[in-house]
Amino acid sequence: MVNLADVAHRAHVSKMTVSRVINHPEKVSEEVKAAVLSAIDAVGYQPNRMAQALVNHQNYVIEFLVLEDVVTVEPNYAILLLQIADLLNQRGYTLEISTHIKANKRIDGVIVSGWRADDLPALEALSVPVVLYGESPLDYDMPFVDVDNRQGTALATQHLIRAGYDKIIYVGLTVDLPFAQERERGYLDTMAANHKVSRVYTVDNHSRAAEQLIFNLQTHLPANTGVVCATDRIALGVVRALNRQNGIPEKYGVVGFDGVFIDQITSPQLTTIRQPFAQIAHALVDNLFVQLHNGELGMQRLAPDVIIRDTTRH
Amino acid sequence: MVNLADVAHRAHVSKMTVSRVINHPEKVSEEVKAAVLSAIDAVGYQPNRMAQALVNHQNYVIEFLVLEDVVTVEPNYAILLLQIADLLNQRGYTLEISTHIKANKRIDGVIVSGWRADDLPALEALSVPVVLYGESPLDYDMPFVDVDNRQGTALATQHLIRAGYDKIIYVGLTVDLPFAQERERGYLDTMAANHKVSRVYTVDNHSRAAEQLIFNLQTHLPANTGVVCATDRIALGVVRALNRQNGIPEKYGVVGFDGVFIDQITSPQLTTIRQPFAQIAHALVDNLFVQLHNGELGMQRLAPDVIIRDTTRH
DNA sequence: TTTCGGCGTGTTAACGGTAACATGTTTTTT
DNA sequence: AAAAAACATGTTACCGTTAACACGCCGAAA
Repeated sequence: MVNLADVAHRAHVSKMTVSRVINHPEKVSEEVKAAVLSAIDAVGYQPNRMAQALVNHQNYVIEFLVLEDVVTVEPNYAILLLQIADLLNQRGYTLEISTHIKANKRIDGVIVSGWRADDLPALEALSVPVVLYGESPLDYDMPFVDVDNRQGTALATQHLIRAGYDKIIYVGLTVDLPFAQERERGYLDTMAANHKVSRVYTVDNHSRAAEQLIFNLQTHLPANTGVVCATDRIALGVVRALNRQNGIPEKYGVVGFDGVFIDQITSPQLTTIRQPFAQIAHALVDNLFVQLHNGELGMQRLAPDVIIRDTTRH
Repeated sequence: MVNLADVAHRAHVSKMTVSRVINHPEKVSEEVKAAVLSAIDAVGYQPNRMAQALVNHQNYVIEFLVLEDVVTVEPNYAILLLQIADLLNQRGYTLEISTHIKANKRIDGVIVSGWRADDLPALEALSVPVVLYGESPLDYDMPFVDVDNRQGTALATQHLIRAGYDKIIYVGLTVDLPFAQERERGYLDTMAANHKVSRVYTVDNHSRAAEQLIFNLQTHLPANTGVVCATDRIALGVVRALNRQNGIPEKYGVVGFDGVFIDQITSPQLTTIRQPFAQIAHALVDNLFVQLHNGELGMQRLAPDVIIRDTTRH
């Protein structure tokens, strides 16, 4: 591998000048700069990150902490991971994936997903910048990035209203996490704003649980009912329960939430609120780098997309 | 962060002795070794990987190359990624995720998934060890790790035979990749060994395509037919098509292949051949490290598990 | 008793890069 | 025209670790 000295030799300057061309180009005269740049190009020089790390007291490693059980990990992590890794690589950083919080690691920052409330104290105590993926509770002011959950269910509810469904119910999650509360909120607010009566049920995040719920409920579900679901998993179960009578989308409308993978494999294809993963990945990485440069960037809620497919009338 | 000098000072020895205790313990006297170890423990010393990298001319970075389109990435990547990353971390390595082949990167090895035949020349030309995830074609002798695809469909076919299904068909993939050929082979060989007439259909790897195929085929599918599917996606479509008549598992049996995620969200729950991802991750990492130590380790085919659930009789 | 070999430990230099300072040259100021 | 300031480039030392070599000590061989 070529190093600074090789470039320096070829350009007839010292190592330091080459280093300056890269890091403080304004301090080098135009002619020398041009010569050095062409030498860099000619020999294909790439800085050695390890040497930089050593002298700069940095690690160029960002940790992605997955605190959820690996087995239950949602497929969307793969997409998020790939995007984040790519963005970090572009900035000369490397990704380290870990499944438990540990202080004193040689890392420069942490991106956390799948955390629960009781993980937050330990995360706050870390000596490096941290960004959460997912809305943090009000009593912690840790920076986070999330889809705008409230807006998401609001859009879902509005879509069902516009599509002419009469009664609209919400199937939410039994877990008491901020994002779940926000999603419920988006439904409730929209219903109130439209002077409609809201009705909330909750289930565990499994398609079978949702299927069972709807099965038990079916006598209470008149034709022309819309169902806003807190997740695609729930929506999948709801679709299965309602589709037995072939009532979708004419008799019943169903909208999911997340828009990764599950929505692709349902039949009929699921109308859903899609998380903008590319933007989320960008925001997570940007947020971390702003913190690394001593800035501050609090919470970021990103607008979701409505993907209208075949479980609702258009 | 504490460094060698801190430990050395505390143990009243030189930095070199501490380094030796870590890397060549047999060259240090027992008493000094004990003193150094307790000093290391007391100050919580962890070696600086960057400094080691610099002096050892290594990078301590392994690249995970995802050559498949990010959007179509299967959920199982998440699991595999997490496992691989954890294993690498344990060995002091970091994972770098990338989506395109590029020479001259500062990495020590590459794990590749989602490759196509025309990627292989470029991979072979890399100057660092490479392991493929997924069976490689015969004309390349690159090391690979994969589930034993042939054994997988053999087990699926045997299970259907034992469960008493009479006619057994195979729904395979239109793509002409080694793993797909192997899966077909496992079915064909088992049928031949049991003196049964085999019947192979192929579709694209989409549940809707499979659903359509079975729908078109239904007059040719007598009661008591078993279906071996090349993937869980296909199996999902087959189940949807056959379950309309509530014929599963009594009238029809269905077995999938992959056992990640999709099988969890089907109803009824899918009988499937599960890839042993934990072992695959281990094998991929081990294979790479054997190569890094100048060893050689060719192809590794790992035994799959049969997960019997509700789309077949037991 | 002197010499040699081995053992345990310390010293030096190097990996590739950068900050801080030193030096030499040009430009500005008075 | 001399002094000061600004600019461009080079020199030195250091980040944390390790290989290679140097050194001193002890026991075995002569």
